[in-house]
Amino acid sequence: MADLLSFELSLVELAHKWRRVVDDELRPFGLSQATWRTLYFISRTGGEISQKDLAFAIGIEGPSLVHLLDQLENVRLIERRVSRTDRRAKSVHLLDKGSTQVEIIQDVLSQVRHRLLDDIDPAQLESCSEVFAQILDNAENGKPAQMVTGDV
Amino acid sequence: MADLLSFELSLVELAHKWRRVVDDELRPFGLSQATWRTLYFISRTGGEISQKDLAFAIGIEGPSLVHLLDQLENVRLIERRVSRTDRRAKSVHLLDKGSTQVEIIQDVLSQVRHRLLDDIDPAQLESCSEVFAQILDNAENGKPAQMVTGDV
DNA sequence: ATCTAATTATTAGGATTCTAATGAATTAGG
DNA sequence: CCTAATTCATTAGAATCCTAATAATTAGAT
Repeated sequence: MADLLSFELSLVELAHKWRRVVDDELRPFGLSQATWRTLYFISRTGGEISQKDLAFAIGIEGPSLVHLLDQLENVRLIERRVSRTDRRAKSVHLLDKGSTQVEIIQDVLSQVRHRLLDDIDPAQLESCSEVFAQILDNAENGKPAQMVTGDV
Repeated sequence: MADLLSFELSLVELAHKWRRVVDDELRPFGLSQATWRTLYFISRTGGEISQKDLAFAIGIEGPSLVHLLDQLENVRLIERRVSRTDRRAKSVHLLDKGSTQVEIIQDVLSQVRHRLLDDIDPAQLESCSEVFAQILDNAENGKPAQMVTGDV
């Protein structure tokens, strides 16, 4: 009955819940999950980033980003510019209206963070962040699953 | 430059990465993200659960579950049965082929867990789980965003 | 008993993301 | 140079998940 969820299930559940809380607060501003996340990451880059790098930062694939940028560009929140050094690449830039939205997003993210973390022991939080970094390192640099021996 | 991600971004990034690692290992078995997750949660319930409760356990909405169960039922991994006590409700049951798949899923989940957590200090992990529970509690039972005063 | 509320599963339609394939531009090797 | 391989963005199509609306059933209140 009192069956504890394993570590990764708690992790996924909490991440899901957190995103949901932020979504609910940003929806009244006309921002969907995908758009606020995209705008936020554009703002963190300081104005000169390729779509490829932006997609990686957000944690989505390149093609997934294309449609999101289309939407944001259509309502003049951002702008794509062809890179001066590489005509294949385009850089993504916030426009004025986009910067205003980013302020709202930062505000809500900060409010939610305080609401959810205020009564948590800072030392424990710090420890969590360490653990996250270690696990992520294991996931990215660990031995890749298991190799079947005997194959070329 | 050395710009630390805030807590929630690390959390979301790690959860995303973890799911991705498991997905990659289960894809060769013909299991997609949605189906392995659904099968796994069905197996955890011990055989008598309504779709409503199952959706809640998985962390998705009721309608999202309908199509997943359709797929799993079509290939005879699970079965829906009308509840004997409530003809509105249906209970979800694993079939033999489904149980075999669940063993594979449990195996992979366990392998990945060991690979990602083996070198993490158990005390720190324990502390993480505590923090997760506290934050989740704040998210669910905390004051709901902020109320604008003056409205009825 | 019957009428209204609430609950369960479903359908419909849209949003978000993925993989695979394509087109344009760049880089590398002979 | 010139061809081959690579890289960046895009298109196409499918998978996953959402909200809103609907149909059937149950529960509660006269």
